[in-house]
Amino acid sequence: MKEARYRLIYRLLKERIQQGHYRVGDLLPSENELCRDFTITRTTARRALDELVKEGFIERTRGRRSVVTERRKALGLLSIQGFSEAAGEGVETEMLTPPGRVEWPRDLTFPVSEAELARPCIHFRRLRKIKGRTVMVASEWFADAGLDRFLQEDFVEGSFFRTLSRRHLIEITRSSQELHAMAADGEVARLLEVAEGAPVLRICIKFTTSHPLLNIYSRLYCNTESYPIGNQHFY
Amino acid sequence: MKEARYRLIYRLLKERIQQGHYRVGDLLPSENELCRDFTITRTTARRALDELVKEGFIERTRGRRSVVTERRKALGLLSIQGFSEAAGEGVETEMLTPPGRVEWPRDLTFPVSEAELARPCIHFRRLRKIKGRTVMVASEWFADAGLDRFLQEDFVEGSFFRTLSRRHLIEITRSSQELHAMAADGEVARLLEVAEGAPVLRICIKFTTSHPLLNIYSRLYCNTESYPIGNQHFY
DNA sequence: TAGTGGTCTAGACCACGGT
DNA sequence: CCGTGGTCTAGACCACTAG
Repeated sequence: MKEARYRLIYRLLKERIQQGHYRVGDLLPSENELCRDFTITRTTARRALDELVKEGFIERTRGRRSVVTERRKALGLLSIQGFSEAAGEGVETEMLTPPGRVEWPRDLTFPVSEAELARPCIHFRRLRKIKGRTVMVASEWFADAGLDRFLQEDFVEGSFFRTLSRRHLIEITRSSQELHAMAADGEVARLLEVAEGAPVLRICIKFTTSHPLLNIYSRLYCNTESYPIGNQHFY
Repeated sequence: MKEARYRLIYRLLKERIQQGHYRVGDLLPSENELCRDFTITRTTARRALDELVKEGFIERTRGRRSVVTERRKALGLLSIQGFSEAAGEGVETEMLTPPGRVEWPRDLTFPVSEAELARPCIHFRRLRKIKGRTVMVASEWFADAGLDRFLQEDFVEGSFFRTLSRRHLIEITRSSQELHAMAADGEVARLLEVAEGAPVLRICIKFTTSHPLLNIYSRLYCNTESYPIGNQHFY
């Protein structure tokens, strides 16, 4: 089946945003400009833009052109309250174990496919801190799907997901989460600087992406004492 | 500003679904029938139906009419893994404190508006059990916005949200959550049948609804030992 | 006031589902 | 095969934003 016209325009604009031709706050071409440039009608142009709205890439208001927005908001992911908000101010991320190859772990909460297991496993681990206090230990595992230069270069703006989006045009398409309140064991207690047995929140996530071989398995341990985990949904 | 035509058709169809004229699995009128019935063009009919899709009321496939679906899937709420799935099998809800008026509690995690505080507060508390094991204590508070017969009648199919939807045409429009891993204190430990100090998950939620005066403040305490809390997102 | 996005009409062709 | 939903064209009027 042929790709729909609006789908093509949508993809094109999306890629330009992902690659940074349009940055957050920039204005997209107007509907009428898109009509001229691509020889389509406004209905089709609007359909493409509506798709971008639905996916959280842009926002639109009457009388003004479409504005590129920070996509995170649209993801509805759990995040540390006051983490991305207080960005820069006393917030830091420390790479504890840099990206490298490891054996696939036994239990990632979610089943790992044969195709993934057939490839090497890449792993890294980071600490998230607020005002010097460690509030999260984040571990990631995923199949080495041949991402170019992934192990050599730094993350785009320090963000793993932004790196996937900007550099590899890979987007998150789905996620499953599982939450456990549990007693901190030795290593987690040490890293989070809490007593052994203190209650911590474990979040296991499987991110499915637009790349068929790339699923990201995350395991987060959070000290929710001072900074709870939160999120918002819009229906 | 006048209500858009498609908005009106959308509301009408939505209400018919909410009121049970169309039930889960039923087929909606075709686009062409809607065009005739409401003297609109297909574009407008489609817009209304697309809105229903976006909100999770219906699903559409080429060649077939729109089908009414179970809306829960679209909500992306946290839920006990295997709770709604295993519905009926060893799953029960026990009303611990039936709906009644109480003083507004001091701290509901989210701020309560003056307009809400000016009205009486309704509260109820339930236990959720799986195979006889209590896995959640759920408390709800909300302003008495004059919901007709609310305090007199049972919940529709045992569900609070379904009662709001079917009987009062009130839908959830937004939710904010906050998660804490914490040590179970006296009463929570007793109700969840765990040792004092055992790690439990506390989830505080504010549900905003389509009724301007009705926000629902929930506080859930979960024993995640055997049944983790989980959810899924689609982007 | 000019340009923009939001809504709507009246057509058309196509791909898919069930009969 | 017919009816369905998915896509698209070529117009139109309106409400809003910004210069």
